[in-house]
Amino acid sequence: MPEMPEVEIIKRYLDDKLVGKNIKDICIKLDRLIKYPSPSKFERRVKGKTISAVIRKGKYIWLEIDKGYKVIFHLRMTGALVYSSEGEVLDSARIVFSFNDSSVLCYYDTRTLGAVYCIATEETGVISALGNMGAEPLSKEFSPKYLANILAGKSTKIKTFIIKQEYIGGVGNIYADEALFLANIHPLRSASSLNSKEIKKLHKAINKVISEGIKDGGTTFRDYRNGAGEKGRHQEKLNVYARKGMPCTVCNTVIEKITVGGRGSHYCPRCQRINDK
DNA sequence: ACGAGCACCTGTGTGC
DNA sequence: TGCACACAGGTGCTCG
Repeated sequence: MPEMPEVEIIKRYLDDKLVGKNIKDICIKLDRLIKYPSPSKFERRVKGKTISAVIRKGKYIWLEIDKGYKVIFHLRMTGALVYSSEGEVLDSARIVFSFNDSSVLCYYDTRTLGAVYCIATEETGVISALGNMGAEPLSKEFSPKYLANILAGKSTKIKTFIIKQEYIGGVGNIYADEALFLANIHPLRSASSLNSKEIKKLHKAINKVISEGIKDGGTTFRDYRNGAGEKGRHQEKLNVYARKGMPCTVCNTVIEKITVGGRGSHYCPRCQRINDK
């Protein structure tokens, strides 16, 4: 579900609430969400530890705990991390972390596609996608030059390219469609076909949609909730995503939806012409 | 090396 | 109303 802006919002909230808390107990209601190590080992590693920081990288978010362990979450499509100072736990909670002061952190996940790990310092290879992640939008490393370098020679369609985490960390389907709209680039263009002007425009557009997404508290299309269980507001500002059949906010042309790399892709056929040069 | 297709899941909206 | 089907903020696998 969440892309980088949504995970960042959760991270900021949880960092404020969880640092210094001791994990008194853990209740795993769905074993298969624990990808590493086994659920019983996971429990042994986590129980009794104190949280020193909450970190995000791309769409991953984790708790730093004692002895160099990290409790890492990937929320996939419908995962949510909700903190409650009152100790509120809904029936739908999949994993519950209880703290020494009776507050709780619940992991919710309707579709149960998420992934949870407890990784020791030396076990970095367990999640290869974390190590192979490309530069993140808004980072210093993510420059127009970086983008130009990784686009060069790639025949992949630009839409597919943007959401590949090994190239750009954190961008998902919504923000990719929105960035391509702002940059006036058709999603089916090949990555290597972009000229330097378009690359600069796309770089700027990606940074813009991601930073505005964060500013608006994320995009709630259906399931996304922040660390307090509330919706985001950025869905009100989307130009193309989920707007099939509606008028373009710039030119009034009807927004179209096609499938690119297996993902629904929304664009304005006038603002994003395939032959634009 | 890359893309297509599918698998993993549940819930919701649509059309008949 | 009910049923079948398509589709959903993601990723990782197999296969050609």
